[in-house]
This record gives sequence, C-alpha cells and structure tokens, in this order.
Amino acid sequence: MKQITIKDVAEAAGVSKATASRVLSGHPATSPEARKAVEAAAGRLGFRPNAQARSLRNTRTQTIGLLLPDVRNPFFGDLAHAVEQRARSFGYMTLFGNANENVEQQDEYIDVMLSQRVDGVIAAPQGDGGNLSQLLRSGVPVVFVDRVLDSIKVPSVSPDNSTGIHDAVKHLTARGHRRIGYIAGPQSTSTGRERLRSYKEALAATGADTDADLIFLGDFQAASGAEGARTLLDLANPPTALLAADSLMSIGAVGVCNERGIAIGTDLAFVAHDDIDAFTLINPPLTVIAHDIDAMGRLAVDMLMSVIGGGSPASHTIPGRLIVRGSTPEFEKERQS
Amino acid sequence: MKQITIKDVAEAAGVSKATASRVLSGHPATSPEARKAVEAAAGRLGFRPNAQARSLRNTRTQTIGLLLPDVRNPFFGDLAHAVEQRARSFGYMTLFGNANENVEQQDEYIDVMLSQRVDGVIAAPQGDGGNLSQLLRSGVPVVFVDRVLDSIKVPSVSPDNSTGIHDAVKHLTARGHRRIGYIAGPQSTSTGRERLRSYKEALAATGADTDADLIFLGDFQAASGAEGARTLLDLANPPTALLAADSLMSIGAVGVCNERGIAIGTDLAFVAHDDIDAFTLINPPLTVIAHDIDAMGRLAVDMLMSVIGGGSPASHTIPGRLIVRGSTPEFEKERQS
DNA sequence: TTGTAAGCGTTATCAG
DNA sequence: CTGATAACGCTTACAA
Repeated sequence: MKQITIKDVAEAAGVSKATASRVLSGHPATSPEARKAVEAAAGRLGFRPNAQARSLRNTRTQTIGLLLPDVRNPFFGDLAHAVEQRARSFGYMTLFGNANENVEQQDEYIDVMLSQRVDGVIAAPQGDGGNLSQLLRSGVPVVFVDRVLDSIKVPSVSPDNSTGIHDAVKHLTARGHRRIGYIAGPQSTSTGRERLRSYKEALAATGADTDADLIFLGDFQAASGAEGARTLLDLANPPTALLAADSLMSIGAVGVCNERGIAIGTDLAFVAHDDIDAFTLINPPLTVIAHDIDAMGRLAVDMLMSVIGGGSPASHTIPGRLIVRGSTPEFEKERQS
Repeated sequence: MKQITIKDVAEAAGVSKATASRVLSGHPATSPEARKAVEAAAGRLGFRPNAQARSLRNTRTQTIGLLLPDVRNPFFGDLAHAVEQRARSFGYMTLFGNANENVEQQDEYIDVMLSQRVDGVIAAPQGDGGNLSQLLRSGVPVVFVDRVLDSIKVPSVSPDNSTGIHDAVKHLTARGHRRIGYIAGPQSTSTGRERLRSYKEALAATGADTDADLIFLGDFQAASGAEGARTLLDLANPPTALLAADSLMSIGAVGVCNERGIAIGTDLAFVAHDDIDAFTLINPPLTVIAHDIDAMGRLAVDMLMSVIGGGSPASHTIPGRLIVRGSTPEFEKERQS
C-alpha cells in the first residue's frame, strides 16, 4: 500500500517534481503540454497530495477545530452542522472535538488541535483554566460561540439571553402566573448565568413571586431537568409555570410531568429553550425561546475567517424570540394559593 | 507567532534534537538528567509536537475519518458520539465528515480524508460510485456502519432490519390492524431496502393487507415523513396504523397527525424507528423499533482497529427490538372497512 | 546514553 | 517555462 507521491507523478509524466507541483497547484507558469501530461499521470495513478507534507511546508492546514460540550444535544448538533457547512464553503475541514461536558476531555482536544496545527478554533468553552488558557496564549485564532468567558476578551457570537426570557416571563404573568419555576443551567457557563439573571430581573419587573426555592440549578443535561421538575413540583407551594434553560433539561422535565400525569398546558404552563422539531410534536406543542442556530454557526465561521485574515471582528449577539405554542395557553384554569 | 519546535526545546535543555525527541516520545534510552531537563524545557516553552511533521515521518496519523449522512439526525448524532468516545480511548482523533445526504459532499470528504492520510475510515455510505470506490481501492482500512454495499465486501456493523419490523407488524396485527401503512427509507440504501423487504414479508406472514399504495417512499428526512403521512392518510381506504423507517420521518409524520387532529394511539397506531428521548415525551409516547446505537459505534471502532492491525473482522448485526409504548394501545376502537 | 545526519512529501526560490 | 535544491519539524539508524 505504498503512497503515490508527486515524484511518481512527475516520472510518469516525464517532468520534474517542481513542474508537477506547479501544475497540480494551479501555478500559472506551466506549459499546456506539461499540464496535460501531469494531469493525465495524476489521474491515472490516483494521486492525492499528502496534506501533512503540504502543511509542513506551508503553515496552513486548511483545518479548523470545533470544540463543543455535547454533540448529542440538538442545539450543538445543529451548530456543528452549521459550522461545518460554512467552513466547507471556505475550503476548510472541521475537526470536531466533543468535550462531553468534561474539562479534561476539553483539555485533551485542545492539545490535539494545537498539535494538529489547526488554523483556528471555534469553541463553546468550559471553565477558564487548563489548556484553554494555553490555547489563548498560543496565538491561534479563536472565536467563542454560545458561551463567553468574562475574564478573556475573544470575539464571540452568543445568544441574547435576556430578551427571550423577559418576554417569556411577561407572557406567563400576563396569563396569570405568579409562581414561575426555573430550571437553570450551570452557573459555570455564561449562558447559565445570564439566563438566570434575566429570569430574576424579569420576575422583579413583573412582580411575580421571587422565592429562592423556585430556582433549581441543573447542568444542561436531561437528568438534571427531570430532577429539577421533581424538586419544584414537590414544593409545598409549587409553581404553576416552568421555564427550563435548555432543550435537554426541558426534555427531562416534560418526561417527569408525563410520568406524574401532570397535563402540560392545563395543569402546568411550560416554556422550553431551543426550537427543536420534537417540541412541536409534544401535545400540546411547547412554547420555546429560540435562537437562530444556523446564523450563529455561520457567523462564528465568518468571524474566525476574519481573525485568521488578521482582522478583529466585533462580538455578536443573536436575538432570542419567544415562540408561543400550546404549552402556555391563553385561558387559565383556577389556581390554588 | 513562531512555532516552538523540538529544536528550541533541545537548545533550552542543552541537549540535541535527537535526545529531546527521545525523551518526549518516551524512548527508554534516556538519562534521568536529560529527561528532567527536556521535560522542564518543554513545559516552560509550552511545546506541542507538530503532528504534521510527526506523521510525515511515521506513517500513522492517529486519526480516523467518520463519514456520516447527516449529523442532525439523532441516530447519527448518537453514533458520532459513540464512535468518537471509543476512538479516543484508543488514542485516535475523529475527523467527522457530514455528507449531508449528498453524494458530492461525500466525495469531497473522502478526498480530504485520503489527503489527510487518516489511518482508517468508518462510513455510512451513499451510493457506491465516485470516490467511494477510490477509497476502497486505496487500501485504507474501512468499516461500514449502518449501511452496507452489496457489491463490496467490507467489514460492517449494521442494524438487524428484520426482527424489529416483523415484531412490530405482528404486534399491530395482534391488535386488529390489517391496513398498516409504511413510510419507507430510500431504496438506494441497504437499510431502506431491507426494512421495506421485511415489512412486505411480515405483511405476507401475518395476512395483513398488501396494497402497494400502503407504501410511501421517503428519503429519511423529516419533510418526506410528513409527505408520506399525508399521502397515506388521504387514501380512500387509509391505514389504521403507520410504521416509519427512521426517526426523522417519524417526526414529520407525527407532525402531520397533530396538524390534522388525528389522535395517535386512538385514531391511529404508530411505530417509529430509533429510541430517541423526545419520542417518550409525545403523548402518548411512541412505540419504537430500537437498536443499541452505542454498541454499533463501539463495535465499528473496535473492528476498524482490528483492520488497521491487519485483521479481517467478521461483520456484525446489532439486534433490533420493539419497545411497546402508548402509541400502539391494547384495545382497539371500531375500525371502518 | 548521546549526537549526527538522512529522509518523510511538498512547495518556493533561484538559476537557467 | 523548467529543473535542481533547500527547507518545513520530526524520528530513527548509525556511530561514537
């Protein structure tokens, strides 16, 4: 299984390595005959340039790293898709790293990406230490997506974590809800923190109840959403509406409601995050706070390309909007308390 | 932003490149002092070996390619996760390629992977031409996953596309259904073909109706599931039960039922494919035909490692099983026809 | 145990 | 327009 090198192509075409290289990389200074001979030989032999050798010579690998916390989260699945498609359009290959909501795996992947000499990294960072700081110090272009680190100024594209939640709370209070439970994301992430802050602000602004025990701190995984729902519904004075900070926790929470025979929409209002298809299938379909994930991914790539090109793009925020569906119905039944 | 090379480390440590290299790659013939000096220098300078240069010298890149049709399909999302985690445990990085259900993109990614000199490829193939045949001829170890090409013998791990469907049809006929509509996958994939064949066999075996128009040919995407549901429900003599060949088409189909106010479970029995969380949230939760995706991913990696090691592992089939939930209830209401 | 030197496959430079 | 040659960063005989 010997590799076919440019030398083989050159010999087969009866020219030098240099000429072969020029033809294959589209250099203008080549004669038509050389071009024909080389192209024919390359095709016949099935030549593939060795990307390793090439990027050892150049300093570009035409590869970007994408560091995500969890590929199975539909939000990040969609984001991965968007980033990958956009990167492809710039001729870049995407090296995915799945940190698995785990700082050590993130560190390992940063290590590998740095070793692979990726031309840039798009990351939804966890924590702010370990290899992350090395990555930032390394000089490799970096763009943060979804999450931000306050301590570090790096161009980022993040969701607007305020408007959607304010709208949701307003929407719920307008429907008579005063006890709105919140299943929060981890406070180690900017997204988790900002959404919780917005929730608190919104409660204050609307005059809804602000008991601390209406808040459950989850970790963006389904299991914690389930635990949150159980905890909140078991309160002596339980919430009449629930708001969850991401899609997986929403799934967990809705599952618990089903288990307990609590009818969403009639017994309990529910607002989820992220507009994933499955949420429209639930009966009633879920009201959600949605962000344009595709736009986030595209923008992150565009910004990274700009950084790679020497620019320093401004950070962006992707607006969130409330999509009202059946889980937060117009008319309220009697509420106790 | 100059790269720190092994030469810098060697100089800082006061040894030769060779010694530095030996220390850094754990070669036994090194003195304790050398080891200490080199490690200290490497740490201090933040040295990262250049993977390109390394794999140009060696012939291993410690990288495998994973070629999938669609990352946003939860089935492939889970599969990607499983493969990536398993590969990681072998010290391999996974290069994802998302063909986007599109042969040209698949070809491009095969090209890139070949150029990147991946040590092996795990693929859910589309079609059987283009660069796929070049990939197979190239001698790079390949394992197919989920889908198989009859024309080519390559080790593969695929779902059992028979048992689950037979069980599902038996289950439905036992509940009185005689008109079972089927939303099939594309006949260009082995999975699509085998599942359709099993459906037909199962109908014959149970004596259910076998009208050709109970079958709709979809493409594994949500939109075609919706179209399939519309088409089948609009039949003069519509089915009383629906079976869909993957999760995305199931989502599309259930969406149509909701739109039309057709109550799943009571008006129409429904069996989906793939045991995704969201299906348990739908009311009633969906009966599904499930495969152990994690096992598929792990096994594919294990097999690929075997091929890379010179072995020729046998192909495997992952059993499918029927998980009965509320969408195929015990008691039937009156059926027309 | 250590150092020197060759070579992996490409591309860029510099003469011709 | 073409060819010889050096260089990218690393590993590994081969010598010492």
